[in-house]
Amino acid sequence: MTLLPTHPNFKSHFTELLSRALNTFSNADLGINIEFARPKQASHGDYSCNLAMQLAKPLRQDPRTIATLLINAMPASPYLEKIEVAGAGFINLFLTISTKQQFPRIVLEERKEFGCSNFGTGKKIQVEFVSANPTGPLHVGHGRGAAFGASLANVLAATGFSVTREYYVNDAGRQMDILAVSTWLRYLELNDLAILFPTNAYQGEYVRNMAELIYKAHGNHYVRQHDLLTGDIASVRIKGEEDSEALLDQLIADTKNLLGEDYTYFHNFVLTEQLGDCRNDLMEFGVVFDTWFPEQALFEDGAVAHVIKLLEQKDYLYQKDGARWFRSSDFGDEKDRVVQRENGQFTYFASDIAYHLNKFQRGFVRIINVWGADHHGYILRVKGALQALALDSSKLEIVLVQFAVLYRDGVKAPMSTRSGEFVTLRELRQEVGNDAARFFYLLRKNDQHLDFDLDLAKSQHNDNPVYYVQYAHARVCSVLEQWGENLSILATADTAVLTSTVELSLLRKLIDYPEIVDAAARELSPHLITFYLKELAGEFHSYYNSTRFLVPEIPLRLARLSLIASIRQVLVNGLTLLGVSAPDKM
RNA sequence: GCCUUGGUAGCUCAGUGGAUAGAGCGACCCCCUCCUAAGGGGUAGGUCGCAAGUUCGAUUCUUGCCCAGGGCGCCA
Repeated sequence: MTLLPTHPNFKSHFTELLSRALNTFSNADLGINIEFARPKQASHGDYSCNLAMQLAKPLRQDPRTIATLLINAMPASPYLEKIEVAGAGFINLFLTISTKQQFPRIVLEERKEFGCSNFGTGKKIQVEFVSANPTGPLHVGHGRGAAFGASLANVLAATGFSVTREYYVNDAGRQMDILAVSTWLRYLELNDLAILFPTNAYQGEYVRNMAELIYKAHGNHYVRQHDLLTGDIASVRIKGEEDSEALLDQLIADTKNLLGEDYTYFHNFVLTEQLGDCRNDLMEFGVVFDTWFPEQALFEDGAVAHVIKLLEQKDYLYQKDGARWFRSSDFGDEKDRVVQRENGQFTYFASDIAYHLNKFQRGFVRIINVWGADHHGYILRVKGALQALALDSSKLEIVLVQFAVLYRDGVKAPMSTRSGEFVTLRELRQEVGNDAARFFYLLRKNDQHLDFDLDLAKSQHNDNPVYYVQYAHARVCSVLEQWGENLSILATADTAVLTSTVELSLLRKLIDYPEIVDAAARELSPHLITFYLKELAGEFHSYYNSTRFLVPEIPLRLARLSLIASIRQVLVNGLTLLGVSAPDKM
């Protein structure tokens, strides 16, 4: 038996063998990718390759003949029991049983490292996600971005990338001004001043709470009397003002004038308050960032002005209707986009360009933005701006996450930001728990709409997938505790007695895990981990019911315990990537 | 109208250029003297939206059509 020093990468190993076989063909260089699949059916082997069928046409030969030639030309592998030609010309590879039986040991030796790889070769990569405006509590849509981004970053880190997790803080724009003004208006209310409160200002209860904090700390210090905001003129302005957004802009300008220096206090107060709340919320959710990148910095250090100047010099900007436009239609966008408004203010797009230039300057090899699906119209303009700056826009990968819709008692939960009527992430976490929330968010592909079933997430039944997986872990813990001996001897257990169908299937499942992590990283699809864990837990539960572990025969007992201990390790590793806990008892 | 994502079992959804298309739930029938029944086993259930094309081979890729969700601002 060949003792495996560590977990071999079977796919690359076999690719190497087959490509050497292929090279013995005189006309071998056909640019065909050698790929291995894992057949669904055990009788089709552990790995399957369709190379011969792909070669059939260019070589003008029968695929089964080519397959036979390839097999004969393949160097021997210590891992292989046999190689077969099957079906229309598949090359099916069968691992030796002893190779498979070494996996419990490998898992127990590598522990947390099992499933990790050096696929990323330490390349600097950035994952930017959530990046919600700090203008109110995070809602369940942000929660999905948070769960997805955090797990994606974990997966990329596990596969050898040097990952920076970043949150871009929109602390400079108009929305922050609206929040500051909204808070000031609520503050005036607390001082018994009759004022207008525009319908498109922030309506949420948290705005009143902030106003109250300021009122308690500073009394009427920030009260300003002005007929712009009270009495007849205010109502006239509301009635007469058709464009409510323009009214808000005016209100912001008025407030800045009235408060002068004190406006900064309001702005900073609401920013600090909301950002702190957001940070806590995410931290409790198990989502942490390496960098919180403030938009304000891009204005303060002149990066925005600089990038606008660059684009200007390259003739990608022009004036129209008093505003300044970027020629994004030159890059496939359906129309040009404003970078500087008529009132002189830069749009978010302007600072976004500066921000992305900054990302490139920081030397990331790959830049991944996780955006809500509603931003998909932004992709072309941002990439266009990068191209205009002569940067390689393919370094920027944008992953869109669709919205999540909550269902309670089979009925859609209301979701309207404008009215302030929405379920916050914090409420969701309190209702279903962090684990269920993290797991449920990754129950669907990112580009799929997610129906989040609150009742299911809360239920403690076998149909709740998060409990199903965690329960498998708890069951292993329980068995090992009853066994009560030192776990370290399991790594050296003789597993040659693991030969039943379910045991072989479980061994194969262990072998799958690193390939699943690898695929999740390549495809930026952490949900693959979720599906894998459900399957692994399912096979384990089946094993548990069919087979007794604590049997009298010691070698058999140790072998089975070794297997379930390694399953436990893989469950822990996978759950860790998802940010879900693995409780010992349930 | 344009962009985008979907349409796979009664429901919710995986999956894949290949071999007999999978899982969970629901339905029906079983399994605790036994390591946690928050579990397991079994039965039934399919024109992979429709049509053409590419291919040795298409549920998968292309195009068209039908249906559904989402997005299309000098908002972010």
